[in-house]
Amino acid sequence: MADVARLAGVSHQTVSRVINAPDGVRPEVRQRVEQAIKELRYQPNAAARALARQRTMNLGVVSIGTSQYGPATTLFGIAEAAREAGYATSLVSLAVIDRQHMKTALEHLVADSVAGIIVLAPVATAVTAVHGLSPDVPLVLFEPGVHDGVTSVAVDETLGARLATRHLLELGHDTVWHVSGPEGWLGTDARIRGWRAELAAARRVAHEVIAGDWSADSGYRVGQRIARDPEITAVFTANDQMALGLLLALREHGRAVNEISVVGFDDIPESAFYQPPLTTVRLDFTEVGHRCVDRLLELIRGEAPAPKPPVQPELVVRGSTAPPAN
Amino acid sequence: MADVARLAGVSHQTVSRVINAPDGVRPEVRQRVEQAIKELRYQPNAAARALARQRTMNLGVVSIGTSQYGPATTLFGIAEAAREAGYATSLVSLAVIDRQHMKTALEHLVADSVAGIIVLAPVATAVTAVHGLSPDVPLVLFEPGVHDGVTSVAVDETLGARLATRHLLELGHDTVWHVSGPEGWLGTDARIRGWRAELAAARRVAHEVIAGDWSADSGYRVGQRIARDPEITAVFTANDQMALGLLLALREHGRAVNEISVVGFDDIPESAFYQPPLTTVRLDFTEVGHRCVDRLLELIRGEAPAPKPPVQPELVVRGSTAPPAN
DNA sequence: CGCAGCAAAGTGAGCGCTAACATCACGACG
DNA sequence: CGTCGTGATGTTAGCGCTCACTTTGCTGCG
Repeated sequence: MADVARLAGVSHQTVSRVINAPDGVRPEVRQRVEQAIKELRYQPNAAARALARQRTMNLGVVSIGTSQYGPATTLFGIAEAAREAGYATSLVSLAVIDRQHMKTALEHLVADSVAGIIVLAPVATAVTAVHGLSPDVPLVLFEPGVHDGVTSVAVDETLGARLATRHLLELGHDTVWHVSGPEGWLGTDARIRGWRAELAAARRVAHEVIAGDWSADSGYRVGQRIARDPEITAVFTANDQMALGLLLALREHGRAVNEISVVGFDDIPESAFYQPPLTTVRLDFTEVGHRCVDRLLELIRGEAPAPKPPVQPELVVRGSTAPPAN
Repeated sequence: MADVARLAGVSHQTVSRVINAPDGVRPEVRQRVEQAIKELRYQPNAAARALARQRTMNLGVVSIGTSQYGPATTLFGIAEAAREAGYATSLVSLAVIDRQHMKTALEHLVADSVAGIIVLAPVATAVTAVHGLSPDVPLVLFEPGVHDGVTSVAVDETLGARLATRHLLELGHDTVWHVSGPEGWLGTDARIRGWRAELAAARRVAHEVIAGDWSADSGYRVGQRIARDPEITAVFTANDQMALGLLLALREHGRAVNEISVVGFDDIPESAFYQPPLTTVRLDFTEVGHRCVDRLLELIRGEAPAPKPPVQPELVVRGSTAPPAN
C-alpha cells in the first residue's frame, strides 16, 4: 500500500479511501491512485484489513457433513450468493452435531472473525445447540418448516407435504401412508405435519408413520413390507431416494404403479428417470442458499429484517402416481 | 492476550509460546498460563496471527459449482480432513471455468492469504488455467486419470474404465459401447482411454463414443437410440446417472437386462436401487478429498512429496449385467 | 480584505499477534 | 571461584491496514 501511495504521490490513507470510500477523493487523484494500483498489481491484505476493522469479508457456514443433495446444493447456492456480494465462504462440515461440536465450530468461525454465520444443519440438535450458544455474530439458521424466524430461512415443507398428500387423495386414494425421514431432522417433522394436516382436512385415517433414514436402502426395506400389504395404495416418502428404494421393492414384488402410487420429495435431478418417473415435490435449494445469504447480509448491515415468505415448493406430477386400481 | 499474560503473571510472549511452541516453557508456568486462558476464555485472534505470520490456517478450495455427487463428496472430504489438521476451508465455487474466472478465484484466495489451494474442477480448462497462473501458494489439483503429478491427486479412472469393460467382455459380450461424459472433463477422457485400452487388449472393435453430458436425461436420449440397435449388447456409461436414464429408455423399449448389459461409474449411493441394481465402478471421493489435503499439507510444510499411488477404483457387480442373450 | 466553513489530504496510533533479539538465572567446568 | 553456556522469560518492533484526528487549501460572504 505504501508503494502505491508513493507511486501515486499521495498518502497511504488516500489509497485506503480510494479502495473503501465511494467519495471524498478528487476524481483526478482517484484516477492516479487507481492507475498505480493496477500498475503495481496491488491487492489489499485481507488479514490486515480484518485486524484493523475487527471483521472480515467472510461468511461462515456450518454444514452437516453429508453429501446429500439438499445441503450440498444449498451450500453451492450460498457460495455463489456470497461471492456475488463480495464475501468469501468459510466451510465447517460437521459429522456429528451435538452441542459440543456445534460450539467448537462456531468458535472456530468467530475466531476467524467471520462477518456472519449460516447454519446449514436442519436437525433439532443443531437448532437447540445454536440457541444455547448465540455467539455475538449475526447468524442465520436454515429451518425447514419454521415460519416465524427473523433469523432463519425456511422452506414451506409442510405445504410441500400437503401438496403431495393432496395429489394422492385427489387421485382417489382412500388415504396416504407416509415414510418419514430419520428422527431429529426438522424436515422430517415438517413433512409429517403437512401430511397429517392434509389427511385431517380431508377427514382421512392417518396411519402410523413408517420411519426411514433418507437412504434408498431404508426405502427398499420399507417397500418390502408395504408390497405385501394389500391395504396400501398410496405412499408419500419424505425424499426421492427412499422413493427409489421403495419403487424397486414394489417392482420386485410385482406390484405396479396402478396398484401403489408413490410421491417423493426434493425433486433431485435423477427422479425424472426413475422407473416409473417419480411424482415429487420440487424444492429450490439454490434459492434457499441465496436467501440465507440475503438475510445474513441484512443482519450484518443492521437493517430491519423484512420477514420474507418461505420458499415455495411445487408439485411435479410424473408417472409414479395413478388413481387406485379398483 | 495481554489479559491472560497479566493473570498468569507472565509476558504476552510466554502466552504466545504456550499456544504455539511445544516446549521452551517450564511446565509449571505453562500450566499457570493454560489455567488463565481457560479462565478468561481466551481465543487467539486469527486475523492478527495471520498478519504477523504472513500465512493463515486456511485452505482454499476452488470447486466447480455443480452439486454433482463427485465434487460435492470430495469437498466434504476436504473440509473434514482440513479440520482434523486444524485448518479451515475457504470455498470458492465457479459456475464458469475459464482462465479469467479461475484467475479471479485464485487471487481472492491468495488475498485471503490461504496457506494452500485445492482446485476441485476436473476439467481441462481449469487445468490449463491453473498452469498458466501458478500463484505463489502451494496448490493441489484433482486430476482424474493423471498419474505423474506430484502436485496433483488422481483417481485411476482409466483402470476403473478397464475394469468395467473387462467385466462386460468376460461375460461374453463381443464388444462394449461407451457413453461418455461431456467434452472437456478429465474424467471423460480417462474413461474413454480405459475403455479403448481394454477393448484393444482383447482385440475387439471399438465403436465410436456416444457423447452424453453426465445427466440422466442425456443417458435417456442415448438409450432411445441404443434400444433400437439390435447389435448393441453391452454399454459402459461414464457415470451412474446416465446409466439410470439409459436403463429407463431400455425398459420403455422393452429391452431387458439379458439383452443389453449396462455398467455405470461412481457408485453413487442410489445406484444399488436402480432397476435393475446397477453394476458400477466404485470411486472413493471422500478418500480423494483426504488425499488432496494430505498432499497439500506436505507441500505447505515443504516436505519431499512422496508420490502416492492413485486412488483405486473397484468394480461392484450387481444386476444390470448378464451374459449376452444368444 | 479577512475569516469562517468545508472538502480533500495527511498524520499518528493501534488492531493482536509473532519474530528476533536481549536479558536473566543457574549450573558446570577449568 | 570466575566465566561461559544454556534454557527460560521479557522486550521491542513490526505485519498492513483503518480510525480518529489534524492540517491544508479553497471558496464565498460580510
